[in-house]
Amino acid sequence: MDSRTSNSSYPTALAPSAEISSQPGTVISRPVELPAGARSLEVLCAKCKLRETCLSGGLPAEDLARVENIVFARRRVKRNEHLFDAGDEFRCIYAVLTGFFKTSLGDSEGRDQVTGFFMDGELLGMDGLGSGCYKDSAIALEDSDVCAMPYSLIEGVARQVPSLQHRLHAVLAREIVRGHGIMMLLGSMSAEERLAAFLINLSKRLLQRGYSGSSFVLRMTRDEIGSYLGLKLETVSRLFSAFHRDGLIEVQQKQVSIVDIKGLERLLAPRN
Amino acid sequence: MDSRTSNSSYPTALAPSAEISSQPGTVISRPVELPAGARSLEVLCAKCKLRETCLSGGLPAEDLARVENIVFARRRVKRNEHLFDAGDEFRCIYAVLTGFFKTSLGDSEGRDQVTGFFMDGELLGMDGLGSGCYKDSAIALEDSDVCAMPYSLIEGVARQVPSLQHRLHAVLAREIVRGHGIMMLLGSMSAEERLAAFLINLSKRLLQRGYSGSSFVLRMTRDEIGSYLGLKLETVSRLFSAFHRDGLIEVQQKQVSIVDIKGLERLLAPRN
DNA sequence: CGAGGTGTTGAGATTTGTCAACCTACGTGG
DNA sequence: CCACGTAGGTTGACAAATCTCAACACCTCG
Repeated sequence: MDSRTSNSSYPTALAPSAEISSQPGTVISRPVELPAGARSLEVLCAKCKLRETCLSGGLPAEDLARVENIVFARRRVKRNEHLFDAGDEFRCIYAVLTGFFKTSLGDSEGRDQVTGFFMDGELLGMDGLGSGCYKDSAIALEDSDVCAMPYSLIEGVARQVPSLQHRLHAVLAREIVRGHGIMMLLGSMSAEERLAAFLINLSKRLLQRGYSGSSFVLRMTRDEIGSYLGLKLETVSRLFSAFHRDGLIEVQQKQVSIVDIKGLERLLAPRN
Repeated sequence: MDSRTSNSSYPTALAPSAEISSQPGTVISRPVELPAGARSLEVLCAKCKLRETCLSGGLPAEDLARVENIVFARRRVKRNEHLFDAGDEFRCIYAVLTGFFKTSLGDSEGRDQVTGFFMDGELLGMDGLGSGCYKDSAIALEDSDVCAMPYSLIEGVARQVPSLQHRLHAVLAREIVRGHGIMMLLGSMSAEERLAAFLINLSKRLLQRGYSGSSFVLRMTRDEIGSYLGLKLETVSRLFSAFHRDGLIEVQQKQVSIVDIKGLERLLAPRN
């Protein structure tokens, strides 16, 4: 069973998406084909609780109907399945409906870097824009559902709906800024500061989504956290233990409770 | 005198821009005001040698004229001047015509991180899109000229010229991908590998622009390189010396010659 | 119930940072 | 045009942070 459901701090807020057909046969693990004109009638951005972070966020009601035409289909992605891989042809931007993803980047020398973790409402695949193929891989860390938004449709609607055009630019810029934040994290912060920042960020994003920000289950391994933070898994593990010892958090494997968020925040401000 | 001109490897290829008025009085160091309709008649993307990396890159000839309307004005930025600062109202995306910039990001705790170096043809300010203000600061590392492209105009033209819309998305995505590359650099590479990657990258970009890729003058200090690479300036300095000792490069202060590019590339591939 | 993936912890090695001294180059102003 | 001041660069000795290797514990899933 999905470990999320064993954590009482997660509400079942996303029930609507439970109607998605989940028979194995309908699971499409490579980019969907796009029979022009077809689309899932179940998708209604106007009723989606995740709209604020998603592409439709902040759009005036009168434009929403147009934008809903973009959402071609939902797609179920099982744990460890790849939503897309680096090098796959770029067709869609995806919005996470439920679940949790990592994106990672490999280089020719065998290095592997986790470039982000994505939860409900967040967008995946924007790096594929313009070049024809995705530059990193998106992998589900738990069974997940996504909305697939074909770029060909986004382009067309964006030309006709300025609010969407503007919004698209905003989410692209947000991704650029996110990158800059990680550069600061990796370039200017100690291991301790990085992990504190990571936990605080995770906590905030969970809270925004109506989950508990103080008690949650990590969806990723120590190794994945380490890759993301530029640390070895042992260092991450030791820091979890140290934070626990110092009364900042409770940890037991993937279950984390933040006991003293102020204390974590103080770790980020050693200067002054 | 500008140190670039003392380096014979730099051609004077960008002569046309030398006509820009450079009396102190015309130097505008804050974002230009935008008297609607006005624009510099000297700007002709069609004739610009930097078009390939710039916003107008790859556009069909018939669309270029429309796009040229976007370029509102050139602006001269003196060494150490700020093209924009984090928090300034976002109005324009800038293309570097001549010169060299760094972008850097400060946080509330006084950390400071260089997020990029930008040379001719490269674009600055895209992180300001959507949020109304720039998120980082752009500082000229030598006297520079930029093209200012007001976002309000870009938006309008992009709606009417699909090729520009597509191109805009592509350059935004390119910036996202650049960020991912730096994450890999900072998260997965040793100090030695980072500096080697930095030099190789610089060399490639200079070569693309018709400069020498093997002999060049660094525009930034060791401290700025260090910030960008997540290293201390002493470490950067030691590595330069070590590369010199190993016969990979010649260094004397800011003057660098790459002697053995293959050797540098080998440093990036220690695995195998 | 066993296997394999994941997490923890220790000891010691290595890399990188810190502090300090000194050197070099460049721009400014006399 | 030179002298000086200052920012930037180099190098050494040492300290500290992080990694490596290794052993073992835990947990989940089949």
